[in-house]
Amino acid sequence: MRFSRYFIKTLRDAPGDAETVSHRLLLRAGMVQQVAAGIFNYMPIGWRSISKIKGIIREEMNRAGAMEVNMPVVQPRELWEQSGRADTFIPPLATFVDRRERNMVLAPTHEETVTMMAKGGLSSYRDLPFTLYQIQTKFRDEPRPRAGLLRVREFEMKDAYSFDADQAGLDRSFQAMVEAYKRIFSRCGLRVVMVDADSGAIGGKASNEFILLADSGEDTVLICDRCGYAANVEKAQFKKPALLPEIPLTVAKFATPGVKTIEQLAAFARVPASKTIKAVFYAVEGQVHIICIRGDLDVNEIKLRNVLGGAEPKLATHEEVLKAGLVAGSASPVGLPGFTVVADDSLRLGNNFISGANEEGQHLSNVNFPRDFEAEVVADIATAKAGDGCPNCDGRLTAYRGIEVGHVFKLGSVYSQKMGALFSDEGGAQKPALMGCYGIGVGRLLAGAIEANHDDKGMVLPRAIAPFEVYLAGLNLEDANVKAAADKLYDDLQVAGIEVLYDDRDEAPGVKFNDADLTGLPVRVVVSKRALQSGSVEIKHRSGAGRGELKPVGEAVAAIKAVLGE
RNA sequence: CGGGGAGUAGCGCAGCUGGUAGCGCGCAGCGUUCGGGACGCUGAGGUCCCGGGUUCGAGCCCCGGCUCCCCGACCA
Repeated sequence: MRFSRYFIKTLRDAPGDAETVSHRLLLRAGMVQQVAAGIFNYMPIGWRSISKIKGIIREEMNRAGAMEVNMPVVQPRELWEQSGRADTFIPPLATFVDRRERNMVLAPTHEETVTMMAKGGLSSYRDLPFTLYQIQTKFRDEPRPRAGLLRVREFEMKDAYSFDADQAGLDRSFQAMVEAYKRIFSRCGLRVVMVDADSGAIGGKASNEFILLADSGEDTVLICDRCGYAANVEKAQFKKPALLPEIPLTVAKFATPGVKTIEQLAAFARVPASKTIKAVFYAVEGQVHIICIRGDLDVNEIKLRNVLGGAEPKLATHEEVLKAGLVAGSASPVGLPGFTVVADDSLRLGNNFISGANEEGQHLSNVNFPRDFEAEVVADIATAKAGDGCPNCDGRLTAYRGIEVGHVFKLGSVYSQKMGALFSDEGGAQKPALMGCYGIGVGRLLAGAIEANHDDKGMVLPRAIAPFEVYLAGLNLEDANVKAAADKLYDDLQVAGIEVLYDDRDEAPGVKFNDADLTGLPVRVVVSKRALQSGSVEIKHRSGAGRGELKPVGEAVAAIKAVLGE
């Protein structure tokens, strides 16, 4: 492709409202254009990258035996009433009324239609297993789209759905998708880790996220570099250090003037934070609950939600705390009936704790659980952090930031049951198919790749997802010799099957170098009067510093292939 | 939904105490340049987010609304 004929306009300055690196670079390189919050146009150079990613996904899905289908973006709301998600989906479904006054929805995902599709082709266990997938537009009216393509409302997603006769089959289908995902991300040249994840409101047993490690990511994952344990912080477990056992002593009240926080309390009492009990107040369905955890740990709201059976806990407001009669800074469940108490299991790993006395400026020493108070639930509700012990080995956990680019989980029979995707088993009994679902956000993957691969000049794209492989810059094209050499190299590269963007514009060299850096194509080739004097062209990998290597014109194609990594 | 910020040329921005809108980049033409966004001359380009109000006069003041961004909430 000749730059002069390509529909592309690069920007020296990014629009002021783009702050995230990938957003700025996508705009500056002319890859996307914002239409509305979280809704984008994709221009030719951006769409090429998207298409490459989709191509890789498609190949690996097919390799894994999945079959491509297509399902509608616009769907009748009735279908969502059947699945029970019409009013529960978060964010709420985007809806409209068609001219026949039918309530329609814009699909945020496709479990309903794929289950319907499966139902049509499923009657016997002999029909199973099968996996269907599509690469399709979704619309989710996110409360807060942001950061360019990282969090959008309209987006392309690859979604796959497996159908099996039994749990062992589901496990196999799931594993096949996991392997496909690993290949996809690896082929895209990205460092993606699979982590244990919270399955969210949908429930289900196994759920894994694929996280692209990047400092700008909005997710935190914890990884043990010894055994490979990896989990989203929402889900991560860890070894809670046990304290030396002590003989339980008698509870005693003591004055702690002005002490409000665990840090102040530990300093005042001259004990480590782990010898204290932290009480946190959450409003759950309007009721204030007291959540107790050892002072050195923090509450994980996702774990808390799960032990509460899915009810959403919200940190109690100041007013709610006052109304409940709790003394913030000196609270504890000791001697305080009438509250639902949830305790972290860390309270069992020690004795003679210090806790609040429920009086301003007073605390209790030698509090022992469960001797001195009761809890409705005792469970792991603590947040893991860097440096904590790995739950599976003697290693330590390291924290990384990352971007969720894929999510797989085992749905089981939730949808097949409700929507009647049933089959007859060997004994003639009707059973719901067991489903798994597997998603990859295509645009987010591109944005994530840029977040993870850029420098201060622009993108540094992995070859597999770069829009072109070579940026060929002709520097003095008004010179007939240079033009002839550049044109010939352009032709030769195309004949060799290399995707090349040929910068044949009448622009100053600096402009071309900057656009080469900005667009992040893997290899930059410069044809210039200067290099041609020695019969050479310059070849440089985008990730390399300074000038590239001079290679004889006759060896250019081979040398370019070598730098490309062929 | 709560908090904060912003809408003026394609992009980045300035515009005082209200007097009829400007700079840089980009764009078009001509010329000089030609290995890191080079230079000169000429030129085109505006619903100052929208609606209402105050005023002789509003980009600027007042009222109402819309859109976008950031933080949080939220996030299958």
